[in-house]
Amino acid sequence: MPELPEVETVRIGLEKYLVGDVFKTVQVLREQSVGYPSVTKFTKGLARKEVISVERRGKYLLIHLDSKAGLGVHLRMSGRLIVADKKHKPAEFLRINIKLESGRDLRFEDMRVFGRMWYVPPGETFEDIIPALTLLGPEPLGKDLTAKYLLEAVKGRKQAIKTALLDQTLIAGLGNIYADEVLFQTGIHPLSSAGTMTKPDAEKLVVAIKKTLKQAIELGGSSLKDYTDSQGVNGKYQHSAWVYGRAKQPCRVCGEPIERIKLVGRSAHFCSNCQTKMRGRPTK
DNA sequence: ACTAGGTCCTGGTTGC
DNA sequence: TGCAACCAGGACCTAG
Repeated sequence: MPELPEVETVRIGLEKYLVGDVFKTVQVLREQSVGYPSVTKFTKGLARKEVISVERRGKYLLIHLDSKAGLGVHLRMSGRLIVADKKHKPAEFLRINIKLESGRDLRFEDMRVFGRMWYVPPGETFEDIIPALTLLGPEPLGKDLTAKYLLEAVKGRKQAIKTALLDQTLIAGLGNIYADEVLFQTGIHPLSSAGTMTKPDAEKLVVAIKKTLKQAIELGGSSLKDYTDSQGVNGKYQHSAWVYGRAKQPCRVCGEPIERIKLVGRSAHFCSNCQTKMRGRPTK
């Protein structure tokens, strides 16, 4: 799914193309795509609301509406949020469609139906409706993510560093692609026990995280399969990935083949020649 | 208190 | 070619 850079790219697009428009009518084609409340209340609540601003927290989009209402969105694995006008290709896997007063549509397309939209009624906060927001770790591009914080946060953790980086309560917004990319850039093996991190490791990781996410945002994110921005355009980061999706291909630094393993149910890509740091006590 | 694993879904790709 | 197994950007829930 969209990770932080992809969600941020969508946010930028919505800021540009959606703010100021008004939700006219809402059509729910898949009930499961509505996270809160009932389909009827969702539909009625959103109708005639104007879009005021679009915020991002981790991988969540927080769309602020008039009357202090809101629309929360998580794209999960295959979700897309597209402001579509007549020249756009037909919707694929359309789950929720919101007709806009401008005549365009705000489409929530989501093949795998893992994504969710939550209506936040006036008087309630996004945190009230989406409790997971309150548990999120610091924004990686903000000043709260420091080496000191990271070192403290992984202290005593025996899990693999890759697993820790995917934990949204540790850092909000990293996913499978960028966790692999960041570990490669710091020379850290993904199976290294998180708690063995040293201060220099933490400093390098923080630098790599911020640098990689910024670069990915500039490239419009990564499109592996489903992801597009709010205009339906693919991202470009995947072409410059160091390790993600490059199993068996030569490492861009040393030429050795990139390895791919399973780690807590996810794929992990790395170069065992370049990524040797912090291996002290790799888990499993 | 942590952590690994199953689960939610669908469709594209791979391999026999 | 046909079909089954495997794979996919995430995160919640449960059980150990």
